[in-house]
Order: sequence, then C-alpha cells, then structure tokens
Amino acid sequence: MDLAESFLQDKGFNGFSYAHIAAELGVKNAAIHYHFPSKEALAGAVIQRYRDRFQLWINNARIKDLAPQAKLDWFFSIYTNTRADNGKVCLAGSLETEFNSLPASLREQTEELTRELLAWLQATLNEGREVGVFHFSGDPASKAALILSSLQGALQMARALGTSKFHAVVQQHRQDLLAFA
Amino acid sequence: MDLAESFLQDKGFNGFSYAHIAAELGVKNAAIHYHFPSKEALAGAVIQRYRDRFQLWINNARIKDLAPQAKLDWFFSIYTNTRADNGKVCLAGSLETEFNSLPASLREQTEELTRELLAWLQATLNEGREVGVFHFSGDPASKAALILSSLQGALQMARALGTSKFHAVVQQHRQDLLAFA
DNA sequence: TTGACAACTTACTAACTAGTAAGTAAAATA
DNA sequence: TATTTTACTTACTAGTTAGTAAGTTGTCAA
Repeated sequence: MDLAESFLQDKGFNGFSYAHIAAELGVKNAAIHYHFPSKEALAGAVIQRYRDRFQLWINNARIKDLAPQAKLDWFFSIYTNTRADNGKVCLAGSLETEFNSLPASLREQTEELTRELLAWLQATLNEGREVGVFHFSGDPASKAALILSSLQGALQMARALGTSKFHAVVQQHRQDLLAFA
Repeated sequence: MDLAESFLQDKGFNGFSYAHIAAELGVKNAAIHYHFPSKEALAGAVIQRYRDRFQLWINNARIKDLAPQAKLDWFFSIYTNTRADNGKVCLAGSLETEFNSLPASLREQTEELTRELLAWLQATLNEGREVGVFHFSGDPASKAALILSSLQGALQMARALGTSKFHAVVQQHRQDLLAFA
C-alpha cells in the first residue's frame, strides 16, 4: 500500500502496474492479487487509508487545539514536506487528473476525499477570520477551494519548474491572508 | 491532432492510445503512425501547436490592447469556456501530473509552455497593479504562479465536485485582486 | 501515358496489462 | 501430531500497447 500510494502520487493510476510494485517488493505479480483482488481495490484501500489518516490528524488535540494560523501552516507543511520536496503530487490532484478514466468506486472516493480536505480548510479559514488573523473577502468555501486548488496545481507545476515555485505560492497565500485590509 | 489534444486533456498521456484516435477517425492504427512516427512526436506536435496558438493570441491587437482587467477576464474565459464546461483540464496541468512518466522531449515542452503562460500572467498582473486596478502584495511572479496553479487545480477539482466549484474559484480571484486595500 | 508520391490497409511483432488457476511450503491452530 | 490457513509461486490467458514492413490505391505532374 505504501508503494501503491507512492506510485499513485508519482505516476498516476494509469502510470503504474502490478509488475512495478511486485518488482520493488521482490515478489511476483500474483502475490499482490492475493491481497488486493483488483487494481481498483488496491487504489481504493490506499485512498481510504489516506482519508482515515487525515481525519485522525485533524481530530488529534495536537492539531485541533492549534491557533488558526498554526493550523494553516501545518496544512501547508504536509504539502511542502511530504509532497513537493519528493516530486510527488497531492493524491486528490493526481486522481482528479485521471478522473475520466477511473473506475466508478474510485471516483466516489476521490470526491469524498476532496470534500473532506475542503471542509476542514473552509472551517479553519472561517475560524481565523472570526478571530481576526485572516483577512479575505467573500465566502470561506470559495477561498478554501482557491487555496486547495492552488496547492494541488502548484505541486504539479513544481515538477516542471522546480520546488521554488511551490514555496513562492505558499508564501503568497500567507501574505494574501495575513495582509491587513 | 484535435483528437489527440482532446484525449490529452481528457485522459492524460498514459490514458489514450493510437487505437482510440484511429477508431474515432475510422482509420487504422498504422495511418496515424504514417503522420506521426511515435506517440511522443504526436504529443509534441500538439503541445507545440498549443503554444503557438497562445503566442498568436497574446500578440494579437484584440487582446494586446485590452485593459488589464479585460485581459485577465479573457484568460479566465479560456479556462471556463473551453475547459471546465467540457470536463477537460488545462494541457499544462495534465502533462505536469504525468511529468515523471513523460519522455524527455515532452517534459521540456511542458516546462516551456508553463513558463510562457506564467510570463504573460505575471506581466498582466504587474501592468494592472501599476495602473491601480489590481491590488495584491508581494512579487507579481508569485501571484501569477498562485493564480495559474489554482486554475489548473480548480479544473481538476471541478471533475470531482462539479463546475460550480471552478466558477467560485475564478470569482474569488477576481474579488481578491479588485478589493481595495 | 507513365511514374512518382501521398495516404493509406493488411498483417504482424514484442512487450506489457490486469487477472486467474493450481500447486507449494511454512506457520498457526486444533 | 494432524489439519487448516496464510502467503505466496509457477504457469497461464486474453486483451492492449506502441511500433513496423510490405503491399494497395488514388491523385497529380511530366
């Protein structure tokens, strides 16, 4: 599952095969089919684990009790540390690009994952604005969609243009949110 | 090439084959190999045409002489009309997601395309700020990367969550840029 | 009228794809 | 100790992939 997650973020659903995983593990193709009957089931389990992990994090007191600004920094750091610096891409973003060639169950999982990320970000932005640390106009839902879409896009852009572009985007988001009106 | 471009934006480089194009055209696989010796050459030609088209547009007086705000609206409209409403994705974004499994020549083309889009957006943002219609802090290059990455990401997000999300993001960008400081 | 050329088709290959069926060896369980 | 279960391997299938070689047909120019 670790390898499958890595491949998903690296090459996309259509970009890796059972053979790739088997080779890396030093086992045969069929060994993977024993644990996951289909590629759809394998990817489904990976997405589910990813979603569970995120829910676990945001419900943990270490993150739940953080100030809005620190929460946002934590969120950015997920993308910076575990994605951009390894040339990987957000799992949601990777799946969305191939959405039209994905099995139905994976589309649903992708949709739910994206909704969960958006919901948390929206709540955090709203909380920060009410407390007076974040400054932005309009609907928190739209601002959340803007930021998440930008993080997804920036990870992809970083592949072609280098990680400095990604860090510039994150810095710009911080500046936009914290600038006094 | 039209079909290849459409497939690239729809399924990605790894998501379509010569057979898909041949079937749609009512010809055989080999007929495509006659015009484009390899899949790499086909995709390369599509990207080159895409880049040429963009350069033609931005150098045309009808867009060149527009006010910064109208220029930006034109840029947004490319994404809204020809992408989001058809479930398609920005060509640059599609290629970046699969960047790690792309032939070297396509990686270069992808990088150059992204640089060209960014350069124009950066210049337009800078022009608008100097004239006093756009309001943002920091480097125009960072703001341009933020907006372009967000448009790419939002097109992908729209697949999972519907086009309304994409329109909300565009509206939020407009609001962010035009809000008086 | 002949010959060249463009745009194909037919027929193929080697490699890879997800997935299956049957057999095996070791470990856990009764 | 005997039996079941777990985690595989070996050996395979049917379908798809990009790509090739050789032959065919219609068009156009000399």
